[in-house]
Amino acid sequence: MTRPFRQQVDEGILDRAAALFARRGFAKTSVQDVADAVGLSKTGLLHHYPSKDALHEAVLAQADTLGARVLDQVGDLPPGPARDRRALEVLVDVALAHPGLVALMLAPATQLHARDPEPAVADLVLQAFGVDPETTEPPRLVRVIGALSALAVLTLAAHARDRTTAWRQHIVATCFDALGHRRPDAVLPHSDQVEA
Amino acid sequence: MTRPFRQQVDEGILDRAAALFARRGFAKTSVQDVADAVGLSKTGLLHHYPSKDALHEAVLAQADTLGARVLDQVGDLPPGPARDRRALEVLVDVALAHPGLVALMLAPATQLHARDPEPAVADLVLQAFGVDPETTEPPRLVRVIGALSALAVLTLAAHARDRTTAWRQHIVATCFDALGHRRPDAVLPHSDQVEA
DNA sequence: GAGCAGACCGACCAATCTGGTCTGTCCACC
DNA sequence: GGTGGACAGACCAGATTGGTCGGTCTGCTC
Repeated sequence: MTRPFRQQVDEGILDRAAALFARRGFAKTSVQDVADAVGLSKTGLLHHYPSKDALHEAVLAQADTLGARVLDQVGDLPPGPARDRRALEVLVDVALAHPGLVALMLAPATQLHARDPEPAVADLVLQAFGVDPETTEPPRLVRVIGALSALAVLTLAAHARDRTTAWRQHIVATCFDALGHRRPDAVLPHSDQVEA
Repeated sequence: MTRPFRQQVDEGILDRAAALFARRGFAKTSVQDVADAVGLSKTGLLHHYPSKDALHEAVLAQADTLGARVLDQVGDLPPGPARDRRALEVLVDVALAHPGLVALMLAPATQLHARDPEPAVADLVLQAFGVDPETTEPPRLVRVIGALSALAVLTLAAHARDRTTAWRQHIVATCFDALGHRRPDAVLPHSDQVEA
């Protein structure tokens, strides 16, 4: 029980740090900020990750893992509403468990403005939706970015309010509708829950 | 022509400062950051607003004005899809002209997490959609927050990429769909453009 | 063309904040 | 009763902070 506990603390640190990096950027997030968010002293936090850079790397690596997991579960579906739906459900489940990390993954995509982007791993997620920021045409690009922005914000809010299960279906529905596939509900492809 | 020019510079400062405040929070945004974003030296910026606090107040006041303007143009419509649509179009137009200020207005609503919220003026906007974060039921609350998150991100991105007119309709459509009123297009209430 | 005001900048300052270290303390387990 | 892991407080040198001061440059007015 001691090992899982340590791992649990570490994951908590990574996700909260990621949330701060996503919102403020790495440079503007101090070690003290992360420590406060986790409920540790600065020294206590540095006991888990020996330096700020080490923490950053661990966060990025974890985000990368999650991004790959999402892409992995959708990669073989053909583009279309069914794939979008599937990608959304997988991503929402991951995000409800790790909202900060997903927010960080989506940060480059949802902050196309601003010239201080975290060099994070949004590409994996965008790939899951078959989108390339440079070439994808406006209608689709706008809808995907809009849906992902909503997803990032809503999962963070749900997590903070402890509403992860209660809000899940509403979040998925909201984001899917944002993508703009107009179909009667009955025709919507069904996809089972996915573990996060 | 000298007075309008000054005003134009000031508005540019306010919007860019607001964008930074929205993303990083007031405390984590330095005067130098704002100056860089505007293309002035720190001293040059402090020539327009005598202190960081003065700048903050000016930003908040401006955000308040815009929020009131939005609410003003929807306040008399009865709740429902037509009002939502109208509120969305007005808000999008304001946001395409002042994306940073709108992002700041929406920050408290779209960052229900995090305990360092700017005491900004999201209430006015939420009022426009008939939403109260405390009492509104999850389905509606989730959809409105999702739609507003998408709106904030998309207008910032559009502004940064100089796509304000090209993206407008897609942004409105995305956010409206996110709100989840399922109706055939033809029945959608029409609302004229509104100047921002 | 002297004078003036407004827009702007570089150098500077005291105060605070930064990442990181060192020296503990507490506690579970052997 | 010793050992090691999980933490915290005090501390440090250097960077960043908001803000001031003196100055330049432009355009305008008389």
